[in-house]
Amino acid sequence: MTDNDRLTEEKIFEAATEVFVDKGMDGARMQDIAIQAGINKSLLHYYFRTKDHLFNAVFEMTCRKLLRKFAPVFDENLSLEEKIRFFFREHITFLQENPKLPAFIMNEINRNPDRIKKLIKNIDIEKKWLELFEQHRAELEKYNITKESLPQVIISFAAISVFPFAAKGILEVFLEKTGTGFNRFIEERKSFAADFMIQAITHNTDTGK
Amino acid sequence: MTDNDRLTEEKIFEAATEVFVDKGMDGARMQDIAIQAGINKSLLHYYFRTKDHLFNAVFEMTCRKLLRKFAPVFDENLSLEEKIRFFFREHITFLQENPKLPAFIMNEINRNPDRIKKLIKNIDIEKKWLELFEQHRAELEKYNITKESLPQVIISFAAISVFPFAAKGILEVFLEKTGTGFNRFIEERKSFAADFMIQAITHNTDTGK
DNA sequence: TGTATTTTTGACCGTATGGTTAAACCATAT
DNA sequence: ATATGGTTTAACCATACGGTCAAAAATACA
Repeated sequence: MTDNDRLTEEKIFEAATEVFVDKGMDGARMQDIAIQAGINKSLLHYYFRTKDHLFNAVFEMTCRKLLRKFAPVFDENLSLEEKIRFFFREHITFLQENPKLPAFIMNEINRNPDRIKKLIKNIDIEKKWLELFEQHRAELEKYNITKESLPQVIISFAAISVFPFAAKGILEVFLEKTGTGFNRFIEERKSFAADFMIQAITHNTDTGK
Repeated sequence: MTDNDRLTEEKIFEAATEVFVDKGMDGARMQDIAIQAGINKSLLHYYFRTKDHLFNAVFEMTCRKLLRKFAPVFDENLSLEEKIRFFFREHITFLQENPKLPAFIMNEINRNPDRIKKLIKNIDIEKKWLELFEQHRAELEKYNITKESLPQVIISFAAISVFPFAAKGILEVFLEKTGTGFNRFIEERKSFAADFMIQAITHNTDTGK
């Protein structure tokens, strides 16, 4: 009973995730989610009262899933360079398996910024960044990266990794024309991005601020 | 007549752009566009037959507006480094004035990839990139950037510039916590991005492929 | 001024959609 | 076997939405 119960709830949740990620909150239809889950539309309302409730549940879970992938960068005991290679390899591989997540999350956040604020509120990012800074203080100082410029650097890392997926629809067209397919581009990006960004910071000593 | 005619059509177009960029195709309501334009809903259908027609017109114009901003990179007669500084300064300034464009365009393209294909089909990107490559062959070869890795490099440039706006909703929350506001972050990014990326490529000589 | 043409409006239509409700179904406990 | 409780369904509701249409208003033309 509770067993079957959990099963249907999961079935609904998975179907909803698929449809929402694909169509977005506004484009998704409760009917489509029901069909996708192989159940009656009323059941959606039985388990998750409204479309909003269902969406919020899906959105929250999806955000957590993506944010969690950033954790090792802060936790693992690796050198800066190792962390960078680790980050791009793991993060891009994750996005390969979930290519639509970035566009979905970004879009919904821009559509309704308040939603994310509640989610992130609990994460003390300032503390995490400071920890990261202390962990690699020696290396970072050598590369002239200050506490002030750290956000610029970190966001650049995210950009290099996430952007190709967020802009997938455009890049596919461009890349097709150059002979490289999107998949091969991404595969090559794992190491390219790491090399590129390591170069960007390791020779960054002559940039006064 | 034709004068007033053009006026209402423009009024509609501007209102539609605002609403579509803000809410997306699915989230936008014809009624809202009419109100925004200060006219009757039927007039929308008189000038642009359907919501699809209106959206396509808006979307196409918006894409052109953004793509046009990339042109100087290919045309202007500047050194590579000058081009890079020029690109980030101009491009980020443009996005400052139109911060919602990246998210809008990316989202709609991912939602309906065929739309962009018709738009880009005419642009011979392969040729443009080759031209760019030839223009700066000496510098690029010195930096070990090949025809094959050029897409990786160019897309990285786009990422560094566009991503902060696409992810604005998230970054605002993070940046608020670190004391820097989004606006200041962007202002600083114009020069940071240029410095950062120039470093990334100019010392890129030891990366075998 | 009167007539034809174009622009603008308000009322209306059919349908899609999120949501409700009452009844059917089904497992379990007595 | 049957009463009880949660689960699932079909039928239904109200509303929102894109779109149409005929008439009014404005404009051009004679």
